Amino acid sequence: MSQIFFGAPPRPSAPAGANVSERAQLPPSLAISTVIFALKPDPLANGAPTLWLPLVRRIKEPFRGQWALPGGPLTAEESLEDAARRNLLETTGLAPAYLEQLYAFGGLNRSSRPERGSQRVVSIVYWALVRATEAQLSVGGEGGDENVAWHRADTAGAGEGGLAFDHREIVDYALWRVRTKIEYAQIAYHFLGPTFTLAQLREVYEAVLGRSLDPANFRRQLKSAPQIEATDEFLEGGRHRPPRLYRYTGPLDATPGGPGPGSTQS
Amino acid sequence: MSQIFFGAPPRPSAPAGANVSERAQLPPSLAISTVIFALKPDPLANGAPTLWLPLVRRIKEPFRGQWALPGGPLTAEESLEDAARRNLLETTGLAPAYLEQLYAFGGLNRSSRPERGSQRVVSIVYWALVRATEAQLSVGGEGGDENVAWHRADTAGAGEGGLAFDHREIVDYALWRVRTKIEYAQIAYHFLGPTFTLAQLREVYEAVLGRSLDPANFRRQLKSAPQIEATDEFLEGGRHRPPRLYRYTGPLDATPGGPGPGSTQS
DNA sequence: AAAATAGTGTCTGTAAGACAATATTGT
DNA sequence: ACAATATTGTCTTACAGACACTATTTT
Repeated sequence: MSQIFFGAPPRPSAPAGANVSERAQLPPSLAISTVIFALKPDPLANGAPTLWLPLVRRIKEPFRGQWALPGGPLTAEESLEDAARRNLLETTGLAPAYLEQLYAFGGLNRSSRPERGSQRVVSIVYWALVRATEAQLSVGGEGGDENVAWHRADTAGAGEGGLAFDHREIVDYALWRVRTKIEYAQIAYHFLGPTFTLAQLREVYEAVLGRSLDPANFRRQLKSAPQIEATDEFLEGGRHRPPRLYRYTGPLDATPGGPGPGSTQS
Repeated sequence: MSQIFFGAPPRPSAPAGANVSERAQLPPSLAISTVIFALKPDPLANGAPTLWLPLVRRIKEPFRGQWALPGGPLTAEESLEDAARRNLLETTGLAPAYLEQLYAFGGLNRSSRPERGSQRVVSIVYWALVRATEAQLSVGGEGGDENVAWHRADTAGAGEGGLAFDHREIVDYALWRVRTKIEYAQIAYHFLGPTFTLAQLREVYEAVLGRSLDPANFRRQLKSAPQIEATDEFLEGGRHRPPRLYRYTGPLDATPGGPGPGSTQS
């Protein structure tokens, strides 16, 4: 919550060229990065699911050895979103169902260790949601690349000198975005399979929002939504009364290709 | 907390997909554009205020002679927001109190008249709010540049072959953004001076939202907000009972310079 | 039977919208 | 006095949140 002024807005008072360091005068280059969220059971949270994301260990300076968001340069013949998808697939093997632009980061001091003569990079960052099942298959398993690993979204990099570049700030912003967006848009279903129990759906909301929700009120709200459809099936194998399985039949807010970021519910 | 589930705001339809032509293999270049909104009395709307924005007539191909958003290239030594501010000042003389990143547009077919060998451009678009008083002084007056002029935001370019590039789509998205954001963030005050009557504030909401609001209920809602403070003054000179002037004392959701949870609910 | 989770019913406080009623000014 | 706007009050409805209560399964 940045809150500000009324009469006199604080402005970054730097007219162009005011404080010119000697840096390459090359035009800024463009890169794409992606914050990929999945819900995974967290041993530290008593087995309750929390938000995780895959990170890539840097093998070059700057920030060599530290963890960074997957990403890469934008090539000449692909759209921003295609570039995000391609980088995602190449570095993590994931093909998310939900992908949306997050923000364009272009500050002058994005690398807190600016290298002499290094070119300035503007990063257009996307965020994505994947199911835990997909997440398991692609990264971190036996055959996985040890330079790609899942981390808890809220604590990644802590105790290891932080994440590379300004990626901690980016992840925090993406967390804020998924938490606020889940309250008004249909994105929770991207974490789940085609059918689910109301308890599972509630678990998604609780994990993302970070607070517990009243099961009775949660159920009542969903029942008032015509897009939630009860199936004839029940989830067997539990330790107690088997819960009914539901299906989401509404529009899935899939991958807002461009400006209407997202979610619409017709 | 408000309703969790359904009820997302309507969004503009998604943009068209890409259509690759053979184009130069140069890396995409970066540009900044800005959608600047001001409320101006509209003769076509019976004198009621509507949203207007300054546009620049293109003097070069492509789209020569058509109207476009003010903007320009990003130089090596300025942040994205600084570049938006600078371009704004140079082309329109405006220094907006509110400035926020809108979206990064990077589709392959952004110029619907792709020139052979032209370099692909990724535009990072900002949107801004200015007061009508500022707006009057800088553009379109006697000494104004005739290649810069105010247009109604919702109809600009209609009947003139449309706006240049994909700028109509961009303006529509910016319109959607200001209309949805005014409902939960304190941005209306950026259209007004330090004091205002409740009728003036209501007029702002009505103009942006495009519907009329009940004066009594509007007043009651604002009175429940501690950030609205009554002054001892009244607006004299009206034709009837003089209304009291109020002041907004709360945080002004201004210029989320970076990504941070820059805007908040109230 | 007990435990545990699934699922229903009810009450309360808050807030929005419709709209009647009163207040205060200029003409 | 009258017109026009400002300002207050009242009623209704919707809904979120708290929470008691019932239902159905496993152990």
